Amino acid sequence: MPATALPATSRPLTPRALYQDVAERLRQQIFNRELEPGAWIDEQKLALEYGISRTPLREALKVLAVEGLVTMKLRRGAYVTEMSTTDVAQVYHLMALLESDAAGRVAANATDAQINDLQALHNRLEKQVRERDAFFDTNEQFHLKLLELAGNRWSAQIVLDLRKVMKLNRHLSLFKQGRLAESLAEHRAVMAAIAARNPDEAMRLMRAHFDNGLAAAA
Amino acid sequence: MPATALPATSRPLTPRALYQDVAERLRQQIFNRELEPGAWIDEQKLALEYGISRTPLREALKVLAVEGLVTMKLRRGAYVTEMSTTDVAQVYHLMALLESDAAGRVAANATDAQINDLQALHNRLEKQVRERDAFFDTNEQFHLKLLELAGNRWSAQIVLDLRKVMKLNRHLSLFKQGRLAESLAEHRAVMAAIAARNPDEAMRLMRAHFDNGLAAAA
DNA sequence: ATGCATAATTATGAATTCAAATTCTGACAG
DNA sequence: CTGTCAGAATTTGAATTCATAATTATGCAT
Repeated sequence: MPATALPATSRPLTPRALYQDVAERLRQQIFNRELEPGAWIDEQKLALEYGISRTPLREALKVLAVEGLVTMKLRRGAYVTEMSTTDVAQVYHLMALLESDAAGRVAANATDAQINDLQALHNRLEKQVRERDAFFDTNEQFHLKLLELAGNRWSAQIVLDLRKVMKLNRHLSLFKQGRLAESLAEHRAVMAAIAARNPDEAMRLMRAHFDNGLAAAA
Repeated sequence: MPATALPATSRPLTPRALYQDVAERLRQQIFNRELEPGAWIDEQKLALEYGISRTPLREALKVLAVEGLVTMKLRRGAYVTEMSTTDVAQVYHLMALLESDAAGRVAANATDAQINDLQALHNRLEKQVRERDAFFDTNEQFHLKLLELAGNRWSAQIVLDLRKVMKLNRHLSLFKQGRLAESLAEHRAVMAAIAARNPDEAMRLMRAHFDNGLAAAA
């Protein structure tokens, strides 16, 4: 039976390790507040709920611990991390630093085609001021795209992690009434500076964007 | 080497979780080139060598994977991460960004006592130009102290991780002949700017310090 | 009742066992 | 000689079992 024989390099039955899927599922539960900050994570219950053993769950918890989403206490298990207002301010500051740097680099080095991609994302954002969830989603895509175009994978990974941690925080500034429109205006300015190939201005405006976000969150 | 051999009579029987000790031991083996970049990590052999089961070892490997020191391949195990020259440049850039920001903040906000602490570390550095290992160690302490004084624990943690990853790289710029003296001179300038409470200058000099380090490493 | 000591229960941490996939070996056909 | 295919050995991934620390519950004396 010659049976078609896919190349040996074809993708495995399980595209990724179980502990990674579990980690992602845990993140979503945390973001959705099904697991609240400060809450104890019951390993047995969750393993049962997920239909898996405790082993991959525990591995996933260790991953989230390094990311900062959960905190491990010795002989006491895992707890969803609680972000203090100090933490929020510190993370905002970091994101401002990293993303303004990225904005500057994109303004200086990106190809026209890349900037067009970014512009397309921004244009979509312009049309979504009324739909909060869609706006939120596209906003995130824009920022991640910017990081990608900046071309520093370490930086991109860090911002990705920081954005995850930020979602722990209930009062995300974007949820504030009226902040959405302001945020959009700031975005527009940043985008314009990038399109105009003005790195200094792009950096300055991106930093201001985050400073305003922090002010609205506090 | 600093296996933190607390006396057995000291408080907790297990000061920290086994997987964390194993993670630290793994890091040291990687830094010491006992596990070389690109090399496959034999779980069974290492577990036997450490006198533990594979379970805590695997948990430790996942931690190092998130830190970036090892790379997990599905159904193929863990490999010590190989840093490309691009990676080195990107990480340098990030450290320059984060540490120059820290230098600026310390210059602006630290207390006199804190700046004295920093100065003390720098003074020790001045006396250690001839002993490369000691210099290297004190240098690291100085940078970590600076981060601590800057007061952003997220930033400090990130730089800590980045510094770990940097140790994967064989040709650390500080090892270059003559670079030690240059590095010290740059340190001296940064320290002076901080002591003079000049944030802008401190930031500029710290950035230059890293740019020079990158140039020497390339 | 209250406080303390001690036993029972529960949950975590680690080892062991089991399943499944990859690699290795070698024979055999072309 | 080369390449492919079958089967054995090895190794990862996950479940299960075991040990121990922590928590709760219980009992006894004051």
